[in-house]
Amino acid sequence: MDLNAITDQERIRRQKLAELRERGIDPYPARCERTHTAKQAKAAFERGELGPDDIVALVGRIMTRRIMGKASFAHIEDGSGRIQIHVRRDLLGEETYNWFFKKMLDIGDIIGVKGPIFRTRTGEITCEVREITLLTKTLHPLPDKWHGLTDVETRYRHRYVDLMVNPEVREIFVKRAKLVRAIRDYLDSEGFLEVETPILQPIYGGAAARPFTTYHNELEQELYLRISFELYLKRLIVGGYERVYEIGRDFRNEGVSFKHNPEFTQLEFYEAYTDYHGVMRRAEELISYAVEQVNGSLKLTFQGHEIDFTPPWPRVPLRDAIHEKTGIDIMQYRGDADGLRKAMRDIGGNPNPEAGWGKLVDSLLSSYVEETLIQPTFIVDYPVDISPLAKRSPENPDIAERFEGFIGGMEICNAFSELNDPLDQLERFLEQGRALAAGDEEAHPVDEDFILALRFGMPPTGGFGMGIDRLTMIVTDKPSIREVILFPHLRTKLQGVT
RNA sequence: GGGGCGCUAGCUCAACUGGUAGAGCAGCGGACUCUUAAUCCGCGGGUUGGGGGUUCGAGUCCUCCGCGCCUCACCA
Repeated sequence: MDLNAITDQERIRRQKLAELRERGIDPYPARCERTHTAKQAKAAFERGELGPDDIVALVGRIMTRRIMGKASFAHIEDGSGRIQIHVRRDLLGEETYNWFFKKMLDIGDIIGVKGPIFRTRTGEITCEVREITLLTKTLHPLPDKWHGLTDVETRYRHRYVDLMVNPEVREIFVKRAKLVRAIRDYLDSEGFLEVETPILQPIYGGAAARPFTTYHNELEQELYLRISFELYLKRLIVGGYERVYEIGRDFRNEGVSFKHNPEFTQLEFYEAYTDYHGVMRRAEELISYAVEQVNGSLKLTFQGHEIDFTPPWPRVPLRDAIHEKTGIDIMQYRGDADGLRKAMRDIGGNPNPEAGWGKLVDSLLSSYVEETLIQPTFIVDYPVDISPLAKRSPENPDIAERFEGFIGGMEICNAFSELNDPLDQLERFLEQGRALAAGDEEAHPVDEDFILALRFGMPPTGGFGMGIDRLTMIVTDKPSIREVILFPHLRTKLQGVT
């Protein structure tokens, strides 16, 4: 539990460190030799390119050992994988074998070996060690070679140990990188420009969330860590770029859960001269492309559910989705929050007494509908009052042209026909400002410069935001967002109690 | 923030209604030239998350605190 404690095992390793230095061996040499990775050496041998006279130089961490009197086996592991080494006394000499290899080296040490590659009687490709060099002495013992490290708290707090001994964890972040790469490939090939916008913002916006606050000393100014990129990316559309995107970190000062981390990775793209229908088509194309690139197939298993990403995905009006799950027709209570609250209580719900119609509708969605949306599904047409940056439906001014994409029972993305009417946008900001003043801490503050940008004219635009972490959860079949974030947020352990 | 569960050796886990804290791996010493969870013999290793309490006696019961997990609330 306490990895900082000096145990008897570490004390022994520190003694070895001193003994190595006494004998003139640098336990942390500056240079090393390598001709092949473990994987390359095995592949070259398989192809017949390495004969008994070809010497390879390998490096890696000692992961297992089977020590015997005059010849031993071990596995070393580098970034490409493991390879077995065979260490013989008659090839290395008495001192190197008995003292250096058997006494001074430990599991976890990083070494270099040189020698030819051969195949053992049991068929394993193995390096016959002629030279062995210490590259890094390890002082802390590794976790159990068989059970590995399973304690989630230790795995997250000391992720390097988790990665070291759990190759399947390393694989998660390889997949994550492939996913992000595929998203970039798609957007780049469609003519989107990747941009970077401020993380430190004087006014936060683009989402309903409480921000982290910080302070610039020289400017004597309070700043916020962004909760979304939206208002900056739309300024770029005003400026004349037709297709822009950003992949980066958002910060939201809210609770943590299996699908919430205080900082998380978001993709947002904005595309001029399209609407939310166009964005829906692009969203299913983008996501299915990225999933197929990572997964090799449009079908995968997430938490026991077979999920099929093949487009097109169903478009279900929010009104219908809620009606199907609850029997409540939200449009029947339009503008009648109290009536809707009563209907919610009638089906056993516990509606927020402060919430307006839109927020109640949203809570119906998250309480009754969201977890049932396993297959990729677009829920479309949301209440305007919880969509302050989305364009109104021409057919119904209470409804915004907005959709959210759900996969595996989680909201994955959120998009709309962007509101480009500056006066309507100002009115919605003011509405939000009143909510903020009334105590809704997640409402939008007014961004006057953004209104000015809209007054210069933003073309009809579709915008899209997606949680990369959640999509990674789906693709790697992980039940918690912490499994797909290398260093998830945990409370800091304090030294000394009370 | 509320509720529930958990925290024992470096790692993975035991320890019945309170009665001497154990095992496997890892480590240390020894044997062993095709092993791969190597095997065999022997040995050491603990402030049972922390403080306080009840008791002849606490890993176990009570209490406060810390951290984690689940859940509810919250959450575009």
